[in-house]
Amino acid sequence: MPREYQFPFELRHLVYFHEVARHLHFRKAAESLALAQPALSRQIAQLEKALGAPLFVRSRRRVDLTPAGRVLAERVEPLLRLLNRMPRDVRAVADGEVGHVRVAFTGLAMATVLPKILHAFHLRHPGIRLELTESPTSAQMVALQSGDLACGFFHPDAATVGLNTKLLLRERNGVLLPATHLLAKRAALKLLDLAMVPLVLFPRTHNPGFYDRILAAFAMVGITPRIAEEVWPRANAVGLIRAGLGATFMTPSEAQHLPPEIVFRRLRGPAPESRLVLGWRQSPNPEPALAAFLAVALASPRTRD
Amino acid sequence: MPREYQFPFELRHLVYFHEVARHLHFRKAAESLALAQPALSRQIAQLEKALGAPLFVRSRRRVDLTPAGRVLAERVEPLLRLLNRMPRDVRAVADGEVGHVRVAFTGLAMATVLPKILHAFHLRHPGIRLELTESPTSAQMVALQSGDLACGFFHPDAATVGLNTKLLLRERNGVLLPATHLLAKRAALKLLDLAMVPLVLFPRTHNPGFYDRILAAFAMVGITPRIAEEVWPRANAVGLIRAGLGATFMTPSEAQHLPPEIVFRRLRGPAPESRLVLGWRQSPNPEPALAAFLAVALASPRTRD
DNA sequence: TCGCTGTGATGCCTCGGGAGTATCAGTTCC
DNA sequence: GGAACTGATACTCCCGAGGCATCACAGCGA
Repeated sequence: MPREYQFPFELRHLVYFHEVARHLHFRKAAESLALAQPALSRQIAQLEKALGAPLFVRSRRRVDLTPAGRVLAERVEPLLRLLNRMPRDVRAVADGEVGHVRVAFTGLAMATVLPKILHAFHLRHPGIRLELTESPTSAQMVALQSGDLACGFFHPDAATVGLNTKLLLRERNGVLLPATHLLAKRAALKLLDLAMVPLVLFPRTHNPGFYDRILAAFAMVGITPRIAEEVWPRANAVGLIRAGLGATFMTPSEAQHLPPEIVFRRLRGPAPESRLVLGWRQSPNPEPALAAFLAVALASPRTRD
Repeated sequence: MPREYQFPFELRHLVYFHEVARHLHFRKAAESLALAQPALSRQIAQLEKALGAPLFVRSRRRVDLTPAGRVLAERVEPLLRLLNRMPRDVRAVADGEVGHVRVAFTGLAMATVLPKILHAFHLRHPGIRLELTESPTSAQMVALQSGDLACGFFHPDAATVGLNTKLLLRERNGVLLPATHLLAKRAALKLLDLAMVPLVLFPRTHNPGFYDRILAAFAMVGITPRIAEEVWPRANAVGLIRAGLGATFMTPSEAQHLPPEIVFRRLRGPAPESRLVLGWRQSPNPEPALAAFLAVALASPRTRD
């Protein structure tokens, strides 16, 4: 593969040219460049030779740009401005002042820790853009492994090899019912009460660990639940319950701000437990922007139940 | 005035960086740059030091960009493309392949030589943009002297010091009359016939020489014309004649495509003569685009009367 | 386990070329 | 016509980019 770019001049030539074009005066330009005038003259001559076109009209007493020189000046000006910003911008990325981080989350995270973290993070790092996507646990695993994702808030029931994780909270699930349901009259329920109630769950593939633990909890009390629908994101289950399709599990945090036709009931005795972890890829060279996000996310006070 | 730009790196560094970023392999990049690998390593190290941030992660067996490196790569890529085009574009301007020329003209030019010249010119030099403005002779003089104008088609009755001029055509003026006018019945007129006819001329300041020669022509036959209106551009005189305001002088070329209410009559004997010249500033370094325009304009076959 | 191969980094040397000083050559102005 | 400018040229010096040889280290295979 041959080299892609080759230039008959150097940055120096452009800077010198720009300075002469600004002053239209070799000596003054040389002085402002802290350079001897002959050196400047020679560099400009080199540039003209390299471009194959005269850039200045030297009439002993006056220097003027040629049309070619004017075109070059117009192009060089923005170029130098871009180059001028470059070191600062690169440094800013290296120092983690700007950048962007892809973050995935589940509904539980958004209902609990995530808003506080986002608030604190944007205060501390206004230059870092977050790319937030609600995504099921299993998809987060894949994306984290492949590097598509920098970090994720998910349920820790999947394989987390090669990942750092930190448990953020654990919450017992309660039950969401239509307010008109018979069971809605009770203040608290037991799993056994749900034996004949159609359940709205989520596709098993999206979080097999949690799914299986729900079934295990039922098995512990000797029943096999009837699963009516599977929906994702889980917040959509609310709509189905409202339509009278059955009941679903949800943590108290997620069950805030329910429509009046739906009620939340605690579970006594065995109950599925939701755990929320923050996970990110182990790396010897963490991206500065990710490091900044993790620092804030891990420092935020835990929301416990 | 201090220097405006200073860079801690050279173009070379960016090209080398771009090549390493492309290959993610120092040896291959060095080879493609026709460079020894140590030299490349050192230049990259210099760039990293200059920017104050590592750009590559070197893990013995694999080279990867850091986030800062990725940002730099994104910025360097378009920059190098711009730089790559620059020499060609500057050359094109210097060679007169592209550019732009400000050209002024009077109504007579547009009625005669200009359309042909423009057609031939755009065929020959599609890259050169012309900026065409109808402008009175006196204004063209000022603009040519100040450099605001590259060349102009005008009437040569003004001072043309410092200008090159070339006579393009001379035409005797005839008379434009309302078709209902008494004089319109004759096939040809004499100046003397116009003694009592109100005339539509143009502001004297716009072309004092021609204006005075019209008056001189009248003086030769012993009359002082009555000047009713002065209007510019002269083509607008047609509207005034049509409204019955009087008569005006015009060359046969300009008097094409008249509305039916207006007639053109030749003048016998003494008559004002319009001359059209092409003028441009004398310069030891003619703009290539202007030179190209002049070459076409001067080569075009003269329209004689 | 011990080379073998292939990676990028380091040390040392060479030489091209950028920069400085002195000077020239031509304008412009008094 | 000379004084005071301008930018270009001649010569020299020396910094640093680049080459060569080598090092240090990571995989890989026998």
